[in-house]
Formats: sequence, C-alpha cells, structure tokens
Amino acid sequence: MTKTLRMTGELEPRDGWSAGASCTIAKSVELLSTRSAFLLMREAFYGATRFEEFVRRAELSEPAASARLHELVEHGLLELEPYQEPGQRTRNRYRLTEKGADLFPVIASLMQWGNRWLSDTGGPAELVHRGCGAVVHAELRCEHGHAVELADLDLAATT
Amino acid sequence: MTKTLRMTGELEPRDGWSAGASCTIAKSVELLSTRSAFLLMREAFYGATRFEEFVRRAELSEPAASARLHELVEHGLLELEPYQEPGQRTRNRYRLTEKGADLFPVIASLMQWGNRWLSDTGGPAELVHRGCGAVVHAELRCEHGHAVELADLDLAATT
DNA sequence: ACACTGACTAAAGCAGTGTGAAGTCAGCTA
DNA sequence: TAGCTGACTTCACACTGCTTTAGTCAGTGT
Repeated sequence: MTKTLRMTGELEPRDGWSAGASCTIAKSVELLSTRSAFLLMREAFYGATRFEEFVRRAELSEPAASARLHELVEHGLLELEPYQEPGQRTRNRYRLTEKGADLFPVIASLMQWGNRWLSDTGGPAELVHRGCGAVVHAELRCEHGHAVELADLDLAATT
Repeated sequence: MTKTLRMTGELEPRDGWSAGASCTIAKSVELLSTRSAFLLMREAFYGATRFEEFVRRAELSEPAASARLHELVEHGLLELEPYQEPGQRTRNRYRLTEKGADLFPVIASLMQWGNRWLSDTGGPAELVHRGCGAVVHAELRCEHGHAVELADLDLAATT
C-alpha cells in the first residue's frame, strides 16, 4: 500500500520520512554539496580523465582536486584506471562509472536551468541530439509517456 | 554557426568556455552548493512555506535556515509574501517563484539518482503522475521527442 | 498587564573546504 | 645520469557553513 501526498499542497503527515537518514535527496546532497565535486563531475562528463585536466578545467587547486577526486572514487562515481599512451609512462585515468554516469540528468538539468535563468544569452553551450541535431532538455515524464508538470505530481511513500 | 563537441569524447578546443565566469553550471552551483540551500529547496517543493516548517523539516538550525532563506530570496528562487491565518497575526511565507519552481527537475533527478544508487529499497518515496498514477522519472529528450542517452549527446557552443 | 508563540538575530566556536607554496616520486627522454 | 613532466602530497593558513546558546520583538489570547 502506498500513501500519496500532493506536492506543494498542504503539509500532510510527511514530517517523518522527508527528514532523517532515509531521505535519498539528503544523502545525494552530502556527496555533491561541495562546489568542487560538482565541477569535477561536470568535467568528467565533458570528457576529462587526467588529473591535470581536471585541475585546469575545473579551475581548482591541486589539493582540492586531489581530495575530491579521491572522495568521488571512494563513493563509486569515478574509477581509477591505469593506461599508457605510446611513448609515455603508465598513468591513472579517472573514468565515470555507471553510477557516476547516471548522474548526468542532474548536471544536465542544472545546466538547462542556468542557461535559462542565469544568462542573458541562453548560456555558452547547449546539448543537442547527435542523431537529429535537435536541442535536448531534461524533463519529467511518467511511465505512460506523459510529460508531467510540477502541479501534477504526487509523492508516493514506498512503505 | 555552432560548433559541436562530442560528449565524453576527446577534449577538443573547449578549454575556453567551460571554465570561467560564463559557465552556467558553475553559476548554478554557486547558489546550490550548500547542503542547506538544497534541503530548503526540497522542502519548498514538498510544500513548506513557514520559517518554522523549513527549520523543522530540513533539520537545520535557525541561523542556518535564516541565512540561507535570505539568500534564496535574494537570488529570486523564493519570495516573501505576507499572509494571515484567521485569529493569527500576519506572518511571512516563503513561496517558490517561477525561477525557483523551474529547479524542480534538478531536485527530481537527484532524488531519482539517490533512490537508485543510495538506497537498498529504492528510497522512501517516489514521484507519481496524478493523472494516471504511473511513476515519474527525469529524462533527457530532444525537441523531436527522442529519448537521448549520454553517448548520443553533442555539446553545441552558442556563439 | 502578562505570558506565549513564531520568527527571527547575535555571538562564539568548531569543522570542513578552499588557497598558495613547496616538496616528492616515477618513469620517460636527452 | 640528469632533467623534465605529470601526478600527486604536505603544510600553513583563510574563509565559510553550521551548531549551540541566548537573546529580541511583534502581535494574540487570557
């Protein structure tokens, strides 16, 4: 049995579960609430793999990048992989894991929001679908394929 | 003319614009990179409007909530609105602005990610479409209606 | 007139996140 | 063998975010 609660409506008896250790939003935020973690994930999506790339492109200091990259590896968003370019010594490379890659909708929707609200010009870049060239945006859709607005959402507790 | 760049591919000449002041992801992160800001926005979506509600349900201290709510108002994600319940004095209420409400996909996709990766049980709650009762999830879709995977994305600079 | 409640603010202090400067270390390349 | 580069680490320090504790203040209800 599931109990539902209307979003943005009056505050029904949901006090219990939104708070506390079980809220997965809260847990997610713990991992990503630092500026540097977010910026590093952004660069990972943009294709950065080497330490030096992360440092330069996320514009972080080396100690900050190092600490945060370790944390992201530890939490399984990135993984360390040795590799060797011809004529170079072996190095480590940071690659997105499936768990890390699955965060992309978060980054993409944040980018979309930033482009819309924090830029006069619509932002410096946008995502396009390689297949057809059309602009890509993040949206909420139910399993029956309906696009869903905030006002049409219920929150169902999975008891 | 737009230049495109393959996501997660090799690092083409994108060094310039991802970094620096123009990146809207970076700007967005400045607003939301604190734990408390995220938690307060979550509660705003869940329907909190009063100061005391935000404090209790986001489990923040009053000073932290106060400081962050001011910041969110200042940045236009929430707005202060006086109201009066019968038999009560007038109070202020924090409401989502359009700008704030438009952040919902970010919160929703974070929740979805957390439910998938940080919980054994699939999380304590999920979003459902009021119309049909089906589970709602965040996804990337192009303007032609195609669901888009990370591997099928290009990043187009808006020059 | 007084207590009460909701909505804050002020001050003190700790922990975490960030910086710059400098040092380490491995393994090419000259 | 010596130098160079990429990938770090260590240190000292500043700043921020958050917490606890202790108020303030406005209006209601008694």
